[in-house]
Amino acid sequence: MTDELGLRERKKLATRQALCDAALKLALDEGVATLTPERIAEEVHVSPRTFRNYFSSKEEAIVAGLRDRAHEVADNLRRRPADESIWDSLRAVLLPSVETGMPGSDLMNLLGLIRCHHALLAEHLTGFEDLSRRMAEVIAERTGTDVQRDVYPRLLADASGIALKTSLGLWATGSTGRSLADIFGEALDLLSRGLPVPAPAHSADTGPPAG
Amino acid sequence: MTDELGLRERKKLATRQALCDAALKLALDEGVATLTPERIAEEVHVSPRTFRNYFSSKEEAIVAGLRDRAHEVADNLRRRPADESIWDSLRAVLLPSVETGMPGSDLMNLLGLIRCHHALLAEHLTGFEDLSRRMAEVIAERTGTDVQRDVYPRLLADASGIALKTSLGLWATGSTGRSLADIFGEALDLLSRGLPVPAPAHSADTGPPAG
DNA sequence: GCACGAAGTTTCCGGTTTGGAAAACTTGCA
DNA sequence: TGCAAGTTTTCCAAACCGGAAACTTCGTGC
Repeated sequence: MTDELGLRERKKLATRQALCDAALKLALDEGVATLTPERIAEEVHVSPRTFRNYFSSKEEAIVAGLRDRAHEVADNLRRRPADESIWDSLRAVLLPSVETGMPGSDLMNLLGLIRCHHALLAEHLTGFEDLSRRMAEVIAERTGTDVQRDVYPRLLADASGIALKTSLGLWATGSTGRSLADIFGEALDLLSRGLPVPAPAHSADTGPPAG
Repeated sequence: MTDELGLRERKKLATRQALCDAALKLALDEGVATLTPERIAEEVHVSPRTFRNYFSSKEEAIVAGLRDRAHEVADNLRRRPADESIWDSLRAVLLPSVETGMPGSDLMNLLGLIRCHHALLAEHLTGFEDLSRRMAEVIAERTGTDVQRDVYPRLLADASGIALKTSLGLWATGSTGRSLADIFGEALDLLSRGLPVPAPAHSADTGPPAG
């Protein structure tokens, strides 16, 4: 697939990738506040103006790696077998989208940064919005519903988006000790069962039954 | 309650309110692109620097009205009767939060603006994030779960947030002809039933049953 | 291979935005 | 009234932004 691209396209893609890799690396290493577009450009040996040709802010560059996967996720969903349950398809497609492409520790640190920086959070959330929009179209195709008129495809797309977002948020706090896959599995399961109120003894150690 | 605030606090609140009212009004009347912080400040008869003491961008000011309700919504949820089903509480609390405080036509126009402007969308989405965070705490209290360890309260908070967001999005396109309350009711209903795949004939006029 | 058009990068630069610092002003209280 | 605390304003320097033109690199037809 990439072999069909000319040298020019490949270089452009490589520059973009190098910029967002550098942005992420520098943000993790040196913090977001002190990071400047100039610093990122310098790291990649391009001019600051070139950075601004690709990204309109450092925040956009930092989360671009996560964000760009919205395309692939929707495409992958479209390629799932038509007779598979939609929940199984979502499960199969969403989790790999974040588990690949970045070391888990980097992902956790990035989520920590996102939580603390308004501009990063805003950029991150528009990424989820983008993801939802694309998924809604595929879900509508798969289920014979209409994105323009029916609640269902938008709602399921958003629901699976929050399953991922919520799981990432809980996992990144590190207070559960559970794997991302485990948490995400539970989230999808809860959603597909209508979010039943958990039994009081659900959490094992939050307190013994009162005398 | 507000009587307990001193004149100083009341004036500050009034200035903030005047700024975000003006920002919204000007954005709706004259568009977002040409709107400047200077213009907003001028409308309220304060200096541009004062505007920037309250809001860090025009976008923040424009959606501040919607955003500020996150506090009240969480408070209102906390005040619902303890024996009410959580879904009923959510239904009772979320819808009024958007239906009051702004003419419906203004709300629809604002949502139209938000859809078209990346920065506005980003700001709007952080508002929902804020709402979810507050609601998760109350939900955890109500259901005896733990925000730090359990998936449930975060997921239900996010789920009711997207019920609202999705409903607003679908309603604002105007392509359904349905009321916001109607759409929102269906969204909550779908979520509480586990998002069952709708029957093929769900939409009345998307096509006759194939022969 | 070479030359030319297309596309990407860089330099230059002026307009805009941003937020710190301190002065000026307002409020709350004795 | 006089003072302390808080808010608004003026001033301003640094950072950011993106248009325009020069320059470099790539793709293609000869």
